[in-house]
Amino acid sequence: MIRRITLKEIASELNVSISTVSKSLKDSHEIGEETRKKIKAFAKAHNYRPNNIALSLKNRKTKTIGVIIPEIVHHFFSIVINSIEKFSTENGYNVIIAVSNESFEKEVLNMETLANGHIDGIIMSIAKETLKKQDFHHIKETIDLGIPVVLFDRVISDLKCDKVIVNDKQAAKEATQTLIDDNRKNILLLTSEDYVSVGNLRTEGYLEALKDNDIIPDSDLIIKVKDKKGSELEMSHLEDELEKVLNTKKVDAILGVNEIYAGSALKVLKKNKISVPKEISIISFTDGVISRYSSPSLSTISQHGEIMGERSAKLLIDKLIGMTESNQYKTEIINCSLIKRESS
Amino acid sequence: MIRRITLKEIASELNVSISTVSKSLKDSHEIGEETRKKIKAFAKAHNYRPNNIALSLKNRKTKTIGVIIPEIVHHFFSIVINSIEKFSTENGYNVIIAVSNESFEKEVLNMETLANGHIDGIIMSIAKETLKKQDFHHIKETIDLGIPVVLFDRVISDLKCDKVIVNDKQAAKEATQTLIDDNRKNILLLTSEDYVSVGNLRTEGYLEALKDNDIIPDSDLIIKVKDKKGSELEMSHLEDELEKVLNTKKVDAILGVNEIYAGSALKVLKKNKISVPKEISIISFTDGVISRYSSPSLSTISQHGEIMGERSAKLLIDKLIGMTESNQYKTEIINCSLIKRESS
DNA sequence: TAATTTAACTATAACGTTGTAGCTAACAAA
DNA sequence: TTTGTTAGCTACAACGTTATAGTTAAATTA
Repeated sequence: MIRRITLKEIASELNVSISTVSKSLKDSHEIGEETRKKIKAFAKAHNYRPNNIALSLKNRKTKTIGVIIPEIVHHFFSIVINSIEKFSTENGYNVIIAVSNESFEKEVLNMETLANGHIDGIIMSIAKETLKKQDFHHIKETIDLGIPVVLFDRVISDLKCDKVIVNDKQAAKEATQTLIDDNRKNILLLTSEDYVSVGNLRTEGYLEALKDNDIIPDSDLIIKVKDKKGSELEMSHLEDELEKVLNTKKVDAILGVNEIYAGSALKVLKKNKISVPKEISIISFTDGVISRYSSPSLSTISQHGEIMGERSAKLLIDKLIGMTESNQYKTEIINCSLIKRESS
Repeated sequence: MIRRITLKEIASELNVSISTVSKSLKDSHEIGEETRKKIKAFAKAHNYRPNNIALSLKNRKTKTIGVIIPEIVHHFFSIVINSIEKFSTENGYNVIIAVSNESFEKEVLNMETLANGHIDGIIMSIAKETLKKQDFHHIKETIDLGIPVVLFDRVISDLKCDKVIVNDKQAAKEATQTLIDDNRKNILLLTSEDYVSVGNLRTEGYLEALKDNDIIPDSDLIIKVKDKKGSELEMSHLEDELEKVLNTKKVDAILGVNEIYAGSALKVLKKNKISVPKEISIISFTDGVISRYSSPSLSTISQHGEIMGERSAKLLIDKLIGMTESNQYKTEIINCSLIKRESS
């Protein structure tokens, strides 16, 4: 085991001062060429690397970004993380991951730890429980501490930070319109509970499309999937509700606000021997692996997680390096796009 | 914007020395009770938090673990990360993520950055390209630097570090046996190229099972899927090869070394109107979301990513806190289990 | 020759902590 | 009175770095 060599050690080995070593390695012209060369050669031979922690302490910068997401085992979020990681690394930043598990308490804890620790800024998507509680003090406090925050996807509007969102409402509206154009008038909506901003916007878009086409919305055709700890329970609730509706109402299309809902719906339809897309067509949000590998494969609305991640990282890094004013906040809107597959 | 208050500032506000403040906050009995109380109250009122970077510098510990994985948008790896994150957080460690993207160069770079930076230890799964090259100097160097490393899943044996693996060979053997017991004798194997240790072990298990049952392996029934940048290409290669075999050979079962291979195979079978599991039954490794939402749902061998992540984190943290000898290395083997679903 | 400039280096402080050693006044013991 | 002890505090060094402000000795200028 070889401990990393320090400037001090190099200095004492070569009988010069620490400053001389530091300056030589930075190629300062204050130091004579001969000495500089000698020191650089010695440092290279001993594989000198500056201690980043010491640098962090000195510069009050850690070159690290904290990311808080509700879940990591989730196609959309893992795409976003991947993209944040990629962009950040390319720009000399590390990425620390924290997972809130959709819990308010955990999110607050994560925030505390990060804000206290080795990060320069935070990128986050808010936990469901936090959205439900409408308690954002932890985010406000972090911002007050001078730590820039970027929110993505699940966002709330009145915080002083940059935001990256998707045009959820418009996309849901267009998807619904696509279904209507295909002569499907009895469109069932699988959505989340009201407090999830994203689900809410998508519901709005759905309703607007109906209105534009003079279709009176039927509340029985809107299933709000109950949030349960553990997705198994959640899905069985969805399946029960859906079967109930299918037995009592005419349904010729389904719009799901995410692919898990749509995938589960597909299972129910299959079980009931309803053909897709002949009898019922399906469009869902989240262009993940379920959509691609189910059969029929699902038409989806892609939220372009890669772009989201990159934009979020860019907004944050621009602020960190002082490229953008620290008291001006942008909201970037990313356009979804409909990917047509077999289910519609 | 309120900058975080430091010991120095508290000291000068209250006209005491920095030491007094530090000791008071640690409830040292060297300091009189009155002073202590006053200082603690003041610190609390100003929401004092110790600067973790300064502590890291002083203690030569960052309380952060680095994780290097080949891919993040991947069910198995995201499960492992989730579990590492969970266990680490519970034990007071943060997690930094780096993604190698299966590239040797990126892995070396990641390793350099992490080893140089804010981490106490590393958990990693080796990139395919690295396995192919058989160049592990970066891992050795990191270990030589006194940074403990834990390898999981994709492991190589002759490194001085802890390892967590799955009994791949045994699991593949058992899965194959299950298929044979079901009277399937013409089992096609979808595996990766030879240098991927995991795929290799699974292939061995498959071959052993055949041997035990006096079935002569047919090399035409072993498809080694070519690694291509971008999974689209990879899958089209798989699909072409598979169709070729189906047209020329009798096949009554398929064993896939991961669920993407199995999922793609299922698509091909469907396209060719071959019924699953009646004509061909399928078992695959990796118990992910594809297996669950495909139809028929796929029987899979779960590698228990959660347990893997937890064990890896535990091994590392035990070493970091000095619970286990730093020069003794364990290899933990996790038993896979077969989850029976509709495809077999 | 004396004054000034320059080259080549060194010393010091600071980033925020903590642990060890040191200091002072008050009190107790001899 | 002298010595010793203790309570309650402070000073200092160190972790590894860098920027600023010195300090020399040699070279240049007047």
